[in-house]
Amino acid sequence: MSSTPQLNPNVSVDCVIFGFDFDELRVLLVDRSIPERAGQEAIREHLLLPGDLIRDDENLDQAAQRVLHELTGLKDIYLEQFRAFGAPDRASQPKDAAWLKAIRAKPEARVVTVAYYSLIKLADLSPSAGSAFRHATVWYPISEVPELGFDHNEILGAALESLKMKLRLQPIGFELLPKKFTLGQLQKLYESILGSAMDKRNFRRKILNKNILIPLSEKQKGVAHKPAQYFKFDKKRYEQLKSDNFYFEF
Amino acid sequence: MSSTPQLNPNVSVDCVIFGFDFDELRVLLVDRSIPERAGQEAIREHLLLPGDLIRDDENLDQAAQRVLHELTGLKDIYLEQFRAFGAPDRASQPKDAAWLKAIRAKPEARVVTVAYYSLIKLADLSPSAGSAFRHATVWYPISEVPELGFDHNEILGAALESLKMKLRLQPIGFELLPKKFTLGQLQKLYESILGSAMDKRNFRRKILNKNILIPLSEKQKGVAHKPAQYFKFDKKRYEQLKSDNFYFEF
DNA sequence: CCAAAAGTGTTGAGATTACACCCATGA
DNA sequence: TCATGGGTGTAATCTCAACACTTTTGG
Repeated sequence: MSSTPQLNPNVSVDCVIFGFDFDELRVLLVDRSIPERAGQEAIREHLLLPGDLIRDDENLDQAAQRVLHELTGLKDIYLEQFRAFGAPDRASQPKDAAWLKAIRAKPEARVVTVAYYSLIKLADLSPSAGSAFRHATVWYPISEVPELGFDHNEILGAALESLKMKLRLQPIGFELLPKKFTLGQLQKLYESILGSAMDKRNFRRKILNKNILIPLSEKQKGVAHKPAQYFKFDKKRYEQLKSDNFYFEF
Repeated sequence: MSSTPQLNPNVSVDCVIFGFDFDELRVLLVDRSIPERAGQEAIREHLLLPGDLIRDDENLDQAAQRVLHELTGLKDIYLEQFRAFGAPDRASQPKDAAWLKAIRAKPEARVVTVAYYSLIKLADLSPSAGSAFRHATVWYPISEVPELGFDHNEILGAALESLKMKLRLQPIGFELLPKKFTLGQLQKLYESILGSAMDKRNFRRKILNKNILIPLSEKQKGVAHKPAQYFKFDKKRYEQLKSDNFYFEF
């Protein structure tokens, strides 16, 4: 778990996990503060994206899965690689350098990081937060993310851009969304990622005309308004359209 | 030039340079065969994308520019990073392993590569081929690319997908195209990358309505048909549209 | 009965497709 | 004069944006 002999000193992965609770978009951060020890000063409030060095026996996707699991408890999440970051001075801030010195076998090594993002439904996870998440993880609204270590603010910004782009071109779903959802919830998801309000009727028409949603017989319960129809994605139809070189252009 | 002390053993860059001569799409490959020497067998027909290890004092973009220049003579090309490749067995083929042994200080090191692509106008370069290009470089029609070393066929395929995607969403131009061109040439570019024929009148209307092309007073000369108007891109207008979060959706 | 979100159609504007002929040039 | 690609318009269809009211439920 800590430093294994197989860690590659020069390549890491970082994961930008967006969480959506049908209200606002958040991102999962890990507080990797280091307590005072052996005469070394403590390193406080060292907020980072979940990430770490890769191992030489795993590929990049596997590394991202492993690291995410180790640091947050999240498992078998669909992760999309979007870019590598490799400025030579990525870790030149004193606080970052001290942190590396405390946890890395070769703290001076130049590290190139390969970044991934994902989007998960917060509501799915909050109930089991105690078991699923380490206590050092925090969900921050993306508009309130503080200063992070290394170049992680830059990575976060780039991830958000990639997510927007993906949302425009593909119905985010199978990999990224819960199994069932209402059209209102789906619309809120689009609105909070793209950052703009949409017309309800036009949104419904547009998304339904793509024929990739299947209405379920189930309806919402316990809401103080007309209960909404649940839908799920039609994975087969989606794959078919995708292989026909079809773009969605939302 | 050969092996400097600053080369990072674990991270490389590879460049997929597409060339378009207004006829078909080609890709620039480098023959990195190694002649027989000191009892070692020669390594023949080792065709690769231009690529090499990065140095610890440069960022990824700089590394891509440097490596491309060293291997092909191409300089100051716009390069777009599109993905990292890091399968642990990327270099497990005997031929690839032998090649690494011949040229690398640490031939066994696991290497993650960050891949870039670009598109340039072949016609611009062919005349000066002797000076601009090393003799070991070859332009292959993408439909006829042979087996390459490492995972370079996979990288090439992924680069083509990214290029298609970019072409649909943005008017490839400022960075990727020559200064002046005719609409017929531009249409051929779109057709050969996207792989489908388009209607001439509709293509013109669509691209002209975006208001990102400026007609030049200059016309084609020496062609055995009505000479075509030359155009150039309106960079200012394009940047403005881009900053307004505008997508082109071709 | 009130609040809150679900659900539903129409119209006008603009974009997209399909389609055919004449023009300017070099050989 | 012929071959080659350049250049042009229109009609039919489709897509998109704007817009307001009724319904169902829980409290």
